[in-house]
Amino acid sequence: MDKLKTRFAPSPTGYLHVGGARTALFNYLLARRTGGTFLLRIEDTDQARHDESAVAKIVDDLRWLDLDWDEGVDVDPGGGVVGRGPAGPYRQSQRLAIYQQHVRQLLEAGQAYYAFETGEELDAMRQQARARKETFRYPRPERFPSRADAEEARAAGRPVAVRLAVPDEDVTIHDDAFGEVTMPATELSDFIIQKADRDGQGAWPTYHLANVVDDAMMGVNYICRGQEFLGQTWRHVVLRAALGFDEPGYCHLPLILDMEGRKLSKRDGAVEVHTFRQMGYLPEALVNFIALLGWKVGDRETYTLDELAEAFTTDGIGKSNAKFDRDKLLAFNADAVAAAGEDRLSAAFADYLSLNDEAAIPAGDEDTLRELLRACEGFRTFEDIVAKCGVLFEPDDAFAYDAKAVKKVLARNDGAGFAVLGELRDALASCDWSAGAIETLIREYAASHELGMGKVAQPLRVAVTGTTVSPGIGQTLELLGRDKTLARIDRCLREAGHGA
RNA sequence: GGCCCCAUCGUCUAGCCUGGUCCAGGACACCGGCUUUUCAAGCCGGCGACACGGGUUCAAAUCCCGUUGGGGCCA
Repeated sequence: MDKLKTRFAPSPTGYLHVGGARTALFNYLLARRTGGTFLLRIEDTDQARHDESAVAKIVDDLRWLDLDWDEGVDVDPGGGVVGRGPAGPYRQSQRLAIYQQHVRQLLEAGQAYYAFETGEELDAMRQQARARKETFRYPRPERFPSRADAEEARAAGRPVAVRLAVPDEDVTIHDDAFGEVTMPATELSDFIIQKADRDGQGAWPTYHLANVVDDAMMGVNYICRGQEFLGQTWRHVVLRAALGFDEPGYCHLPLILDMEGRKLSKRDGAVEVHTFRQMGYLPEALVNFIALLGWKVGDRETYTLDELAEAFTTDGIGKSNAKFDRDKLLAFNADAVAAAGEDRLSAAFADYLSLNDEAAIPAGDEDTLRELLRACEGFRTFEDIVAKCGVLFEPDDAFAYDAKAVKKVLARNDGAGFAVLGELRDALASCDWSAGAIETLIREYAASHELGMGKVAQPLRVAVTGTTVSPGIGQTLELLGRDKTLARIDRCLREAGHGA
């Protein structure tokens, strides 16, 4: 297989989106699989939507996913954005002169021409085309305006854009996912490659021109991106031909939709990689899940990143759009958690806690983190651990008692639960403090009183956590420590038991 | 509106290219049960789909045409 040079070329508008993450992943896999190169470029030619802080965010999320790139934009330890590699700069805003030069070349060759319409005029033309039930096609002038004409128009306050003279031929795209897709010549139009210079700072290229020029100059020979670009690819094919660039391979990916079949939006839940990180997901679960959105081989579902890099080919890419099912992602995360070793989990857990400092659990205490991990075996996200064990780290007199739990477990049957608490308190005050010893103590107590474990463990659990849910009772108490356990039992007897 | 693309369980999909082995397989979700110190996890079982209509063929989820539906681009 040929070595592929692929790229991920996001616009810096915010955090990395799961759709973008999948595009990045597939490009990464293609490069790894073929022993090629993966490049990161920032496409910031849309000044209006530009968010400078987004570059670092995207880099950070890509790193978290473990999708490393060989060349392109990066962030140095000090937080500055830098470029790495021989084909820089890797930010389009720093390459304007390059685009202008290519536009000039096309202009001189008669393959592009100046156009002076305003936005309003163009809108009117589009509306007319629509009224005729036709695709809008820009009416190419018989004779292309000269440079002098352009100057004159500029002086008269008209916008001066540059359009490509598109050959009157059908364009067929050879796509590795969708096959041959032909755009009829009658649907093609002379499109803008350089926008009007609005502020005298120099003319900016359109997305199409910058994208095509960069891919060619950076040696990208395989383009894998979302299907929303398929309908635009003819522009790139035509532009490349005009510029004399080689044809790259193409592979468009089916879209990722929300559960309603609409474009994935923030409205219906998390869509950003960073959000999942913050919600306690593992990157390998996200990677595994996202890989399966539009790609699959046989019935296999579980892959590590390395396994994906080995197994990934464009043959497995489907054509129909996929819905982003968070329930399934959750299940994948649970599997990834079960498969991860404790070292991996404790590091990831610490990362999670550092992003959630309101969680009460100290991120720095690795021994405690490991104990929590063990105590909560079977958890699905780190959020589960906080929900289950967070109360153990709160002040003994601050957490709330759930009224229903108190009633059901402690007060019922004339306060049988309180009675158990009172008897166990003293035994607990003097036994060995380990999960095993505590559990043995409780088990023996239960047996000697002919009670089920539930009748003993639950009152204790409610007394020390205020709820009916926590890790195994022995582990819960061990984690808490003897002093806090006794303090909480006392508080419970004093406060909650008051009315019993 | 024009053009392009897509169409298997609620969801992700396998199968489709090379028609019969498919009264359609897996996973998630859901429902029921087991596991009784809770929750999560785990184990066992269940429900559940070839969008519709025409062809082609001895035979179609698989090939062809149309319809409908969905998505994308033009914006």
